[in-house]
Amino acid sequence: MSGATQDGRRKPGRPNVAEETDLRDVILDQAELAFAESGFSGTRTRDVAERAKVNHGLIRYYFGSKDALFEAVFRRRGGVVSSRRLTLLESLLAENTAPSVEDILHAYLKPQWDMKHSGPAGAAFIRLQAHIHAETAERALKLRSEVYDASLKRYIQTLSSVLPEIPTQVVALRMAFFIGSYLFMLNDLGRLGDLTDGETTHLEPDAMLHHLVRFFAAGMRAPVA
Amino acid sequence: MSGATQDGRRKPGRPNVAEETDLRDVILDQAELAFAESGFSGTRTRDVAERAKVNHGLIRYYFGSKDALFEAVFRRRGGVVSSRRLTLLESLLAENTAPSVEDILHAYLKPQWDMKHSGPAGAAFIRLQAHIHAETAERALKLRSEVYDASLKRYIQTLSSVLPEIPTQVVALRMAFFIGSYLFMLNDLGRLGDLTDGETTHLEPDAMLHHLVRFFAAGMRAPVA
DNA sequence: TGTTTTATTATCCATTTGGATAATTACAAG
DNA sequence: CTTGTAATTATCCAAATGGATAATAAAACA
Repeated sequence: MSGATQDGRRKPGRPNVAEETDLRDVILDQAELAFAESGFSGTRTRDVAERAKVNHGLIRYYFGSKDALFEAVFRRRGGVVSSRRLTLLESLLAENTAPSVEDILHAYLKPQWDMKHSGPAGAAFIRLQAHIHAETAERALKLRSEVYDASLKRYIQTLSSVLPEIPTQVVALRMAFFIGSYLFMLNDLGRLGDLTDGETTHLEPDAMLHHLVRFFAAGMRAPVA
Repeated sequence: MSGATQDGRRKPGRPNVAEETDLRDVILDQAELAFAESGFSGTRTRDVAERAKVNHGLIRYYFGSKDALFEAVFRRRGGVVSSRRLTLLESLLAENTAPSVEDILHAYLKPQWDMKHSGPAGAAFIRLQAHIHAETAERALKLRSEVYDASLKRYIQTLSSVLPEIPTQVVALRMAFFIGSYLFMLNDLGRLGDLTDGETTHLEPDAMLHHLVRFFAAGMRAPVA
């Protein structure tokens, strides 16, 4: 790091061209971890700055405010997840006009699943979503809808078409059950294997994914009384 | 209110015997609402005091700290829910040694369901739980287990006995799916009816409960591959 | 080469926050 | 009647917090 003084601190002023890392991204990464651990209000911008090893004024320079920082964090990955979801669904439909419920749910989960297992930042993003999911603040709700509603709608349509006996309203409701569940699950897997009194057989990540899919596919197909 | 001065403020000093309301409970009620809205770190003890119309020092007097206040809030209702759950399960088993999966899940949900519809404070408690469910802080996890693990274990055993083909480990996992989902659902019902492009048929609370039960009962019964 | 822009740290500031202590008043006990 | 105890408000305090401004240095541009 060419811009660093002997004690690891950067000098003020424009960094050397040789400076390789983009601090804006470093801040986003660290903010993601921090928000995931502590939620929005539990996170202090100063902590983020410290983790990212930048002056805390730099956050304001790049993002303007703590609120804006959070949005940036959320949109960055949310956008990726949402568009990958759509892509997977389209390619599924290209192969087969009536895919199975299992395939559809699997496609929905896969992007976040992969992200979760792609490293600490990806895993953090899921925890972050669980937090935002528990929030009632208008800001949070708008953000969620904005990022996810489009792909969710598409999934509901598709499911509805392969489950003609189930009213679309009910499919939508069940999809909401599904989402609530997978967010919380991905969030605290492992911390709840020990409720059976038996030996804690460790579940492979992939096995878990299939458990989820099988369980919710059965629920989706349940006759509506 | 005999202890109040003309502007509605109480005097310092021990209140009149005639003072009817127990301020400790008023604080708990208001804290519950505040924590539900804003989560733990988003809530300021001063806000709680203001809502309860007491001096904010009184919170410390009764509870000692913000942490302790939160625990008190959680235990108060958590204890009720947990024990009502156990009671319902026992009476179910008294009637019939092999109740249906639907009955078991219904019994699990009923206490919180009733609480939710018992007034704003009850509804707040569910939101509060959704928050705590999203937290990873050791404190929160311990509290959750402490209050809920006993009844949860009992439900898992019972379900396992009426679903002999499903390994207990899997029942436990599915129960976790179920819990994640219902917390979230109860939390923001109504804010997600509008994803179907159709007219927003409003769901009766009871209809919702049955949707949940039917859906998850089907999931519980899904063959394990 | 000189000047403007850009990215970065340094410093400062007002407000909020949780908590501590002191003052006050009603009731209880002797 | 006096002394103590319990419940309540008033005030105070230090630390944390988000944000604003100033200083600085490299790069880009003229």
